[in-house]
Order: sequence, then structure tokens, then C-alpha cells
Amino acid sequence: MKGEKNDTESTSIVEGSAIDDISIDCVIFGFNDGILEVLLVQHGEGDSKGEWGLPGGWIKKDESIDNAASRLLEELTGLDNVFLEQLKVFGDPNRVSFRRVLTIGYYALIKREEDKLKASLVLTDAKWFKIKNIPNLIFDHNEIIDYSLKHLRNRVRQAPIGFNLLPEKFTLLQLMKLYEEILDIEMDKSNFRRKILHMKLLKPLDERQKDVSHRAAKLYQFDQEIYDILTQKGFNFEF
Amino acid sequence: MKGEKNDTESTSIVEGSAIDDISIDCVIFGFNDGILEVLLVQHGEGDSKGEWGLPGGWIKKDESIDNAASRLLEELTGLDNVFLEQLKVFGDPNRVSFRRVLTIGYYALIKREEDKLKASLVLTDAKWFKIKNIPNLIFDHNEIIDYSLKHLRNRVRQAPIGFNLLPEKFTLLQLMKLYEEILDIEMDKSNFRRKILHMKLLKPLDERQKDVSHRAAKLYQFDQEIYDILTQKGFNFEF
DNA sequence: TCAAAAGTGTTCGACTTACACCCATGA
DNA sequence: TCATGGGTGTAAGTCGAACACTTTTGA
Repeated sequence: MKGEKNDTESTSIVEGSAIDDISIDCVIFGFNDGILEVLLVQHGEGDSKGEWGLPGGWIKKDESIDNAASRLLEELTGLDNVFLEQLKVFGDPNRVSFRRVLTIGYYALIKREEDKLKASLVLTDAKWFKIKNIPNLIFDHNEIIDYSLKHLRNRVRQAPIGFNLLPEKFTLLQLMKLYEEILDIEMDKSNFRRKILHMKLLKPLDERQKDVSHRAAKLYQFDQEIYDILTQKGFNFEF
Repeated sequence: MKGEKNDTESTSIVEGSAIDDISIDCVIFGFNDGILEVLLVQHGEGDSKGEWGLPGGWIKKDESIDNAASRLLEELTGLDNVFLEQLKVFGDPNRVSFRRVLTIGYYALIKREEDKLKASLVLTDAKWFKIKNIPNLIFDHNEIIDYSLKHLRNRVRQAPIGFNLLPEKFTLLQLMKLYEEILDIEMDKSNFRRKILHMKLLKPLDERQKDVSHRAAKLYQFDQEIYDILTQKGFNFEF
């Protein structure tokens, strides 16, 4: 298609853009030990061999770009049904040398303790990096991570998506620590409890923490159905 | 580059995506007579000849995608220095028949009363459509507009960008009407005044409305410098 | 019995909401 | 003088910040 392009200013159907290719790169967030982390992979080719970068790939002929991102994510982590959203396109002409390659940024929120994930990652050269300690990455991947973090900070305050980083069952303090880490602020335990419980988004379980050397906390679960009903009624999540 | 692609699962440098091309489409918002409108153009080729769609175009070799969007916008409207932001990529495999074309959505907020704009538009087949009365458009352009409106509603509440749709000098009621129209809600005059003035984002001018058949309102101006300073101090715009 | 985290209660001030009212001006 | 929007004031209620306190449990 590229070869057929005519360079006149006509509006012929074969006119097109001067783009060589377009890829997908995904920022995969995980939450471990109270720390927000990102999953990176080692590059295996060319000048950048051995350097770290975002996991990514190419779009196939008959899949939507969301499906492509979701497929790439599953190929790496073994997980499906994961929270995954598009960020935007990164398209600086010099982001990759020699070729003009755009990339569509995605970000995913995953539960670190899933068995499938652990099994899948031992097979790869992927590694978790603390968000506050990201090395120099290939291409513009540092910029993509910076952008994704800003975006995450916005989204996490406007929609109940943080839960995707926690186990199915979690305590209120775990949730608060998650917010503190993502937003890089300190919160008041009492006020946080009141606010989140008042929203009635969480289903309290008849279960408590186990194996902790202090009073065991009650476990809660996020209930998407409840949230959908509340949203229809005009409820607006906000933190 | 497409022709050189090898279809093996190797990670060769010439691997790539099965995308034929990528375009840019721009949702241009204007505010006129209290109504939010979008600028559409008539398609001039192929099956869709005569149908309406978003203005768009192609990316050139050495320009960033933001620059491409900004150039396309200027070619149509004659305006530069316009508020313009990327939305996201729309990439359904069937959004355009026969070819696999992605499009990067942008949205712009422009001042309707600029002379340059009026001069430029008389030369084109572009037309303003009320946001609540958009016809069936080519490709997935209705979806892009729907998305852009949702996005605008979010953004306008979190950042002082609404001003871009108003003249340089405006009254508080004009601003309130703008918010009412975009967010599709009713607001209280008194409370709106208090809130917006309390932010101290607006520079009050020693000037009043002219040629109105009622008490002339004071004019205000948005001051980007003030906003930048406030933002640095941790101020957070919110409506 | 101590440390550590779970969980409750209260106060204060700031902000939102709803509403009533007066002012200025051109037709 | 009336319609129209400009502009001010206020009372009630809600919400968030700050902080003090009690409870439970394993080590």
C-alpha cells in the first residue's frame, strides 16, 4: 500500500500517511508488598539487545487493537480477563531510529498472586521494577510509563479500578495503602474507612485475615454488579 | 516495509503489524448561541461521496502526530495556536471496508468568532452541526464523536479548558452557560459565581458588555500564567 | 504485657445547595 | 414600567481533616 501512494495533493484513495509501522506497548502494573511495580522485558535484538523495555508486539490482520493488546498480555502473563485500557498513541518521528514506527500505549492492572501469572513468568525474561526505580529504557518507553502513571492516578480517583491490583478478598487497610502508593499521598485510616464504606461498593465477607500477628481484619470484596447499579442511579465514584 | 514482513514467529526486525494505513480525524468543537457544535466536512470520493464526516488527513514523514493534527486543523480553519489534544486510536478491523486503516482521534476547542476562522470556512464545504443533532457519518465517526464528548465532559471538569470555546473576554454567565451545555446540567448562578471567583483564575477586566438590553455584565479573562502558578502551588481545578 | 494493626467516635471548619432578594438598563 | 439578566446575601446541611481513643491478637 505504501508503494502505491501518490505524492500529489489529490484526494485519491491511495493517498496515505508516511508511517512505516505501528506497534503496541503495554505498561503492566502490579502491587506487591505495598509497592507499585511495572513488568519489563529484556530486548533480544539489534543495538538495544540486553536493554529493558515495555512488553509489546504487533497487530494482526483481523483483530481489533484492544484484542491485540489483550492477546499480547496473555502471551506474556498467561492471564486473561485482565483490566486493560488504551492510553494513546506515541508518535514522535524520532522515537525509533531508521524507521517511522508509532506505538499504541496500553496499561494493565493485574493481581500479582495469581498462580497462572507466576507459572508464566518463570518462563520469560520478564522482571518487576519498582515504579520509583525504573532504569533507562529503550525508545520512548520511559515517557510511556510516565504518562501511564499520570493517567492511572487520574483514573484511580474517578473509577473503582484499583481493586484490580489487589487479591479478590482484601482488607480496607490494604486498599488504603494501595491508594497511598499510587497517589503518593498519606491518608487517614478513619476517614478512609468512612468514605469507602459509605459508598457501599464493597461486599463485606464473613471472613477475616489469617496468619497475622495482630487483630485479624475483616475481608471485603469489590462487587461490579453493585457498582453498575449505583452508576445507573447516578452515583459517581470519586476519591 | 509491509512487503518485507516475514510471517514466521521470529523476532526479526522486519516483523510488523498487518495495518494498511493510519489516519488522523479531528473533532472540532465550537460554542455558538449557547449550543455546543461540531464542525463536519462533506466527503468527496468513493461510495461515501456526499456524506458527512470528521475532517481528517494523513501524517507526513517528519512531523509528529500532534503536529500533523495541528497542521490539518490549520488547513481547514486557518487557525493556529488552538487547544488540541489526542483522544485515542480507533482500530476496529471493519471500521473501513477493504483496507485496514486505523485512525488517531483528536479533539479541538476553538473560538467561533475569530475572523480567520470565518474567512477560511467560506472556502470549504464544512458545516457546523449541533452536538445533539449529528447525522449518520461515514466510517466510525459517530463513535469518535460520542467518545470525544464523554472525554470533553471529563476534561472540562478537571482542567480549565472551557475558556478555549469562549471569546477572549467573557462574562461569568457565558461561562456558566458553557458548562451547563457541555455537562448537560443546570447550575445555580450565585453558587457558580462564588466558586469560580474563589479560584482566582479569572482576571477581572475594567470593561463591561456592550449593546445588551439589560444591565451590562463585567468581563473576565482567563489567565494561563495565574493558573500555572496556582497549579505549582498544588491547586487543583475541579468542577 | 507489649507491639501492631483493627476499628470507633468526635470536633471543627470549609464548602455545597437552595433560595430569596435587590440592581441596572434598554425597550 | 416591565422584562431580562447582573449581582449579593444567607441559612442549613454535608463533607473532609485532624486527632484521640478503645479493641483484639499473636509473640
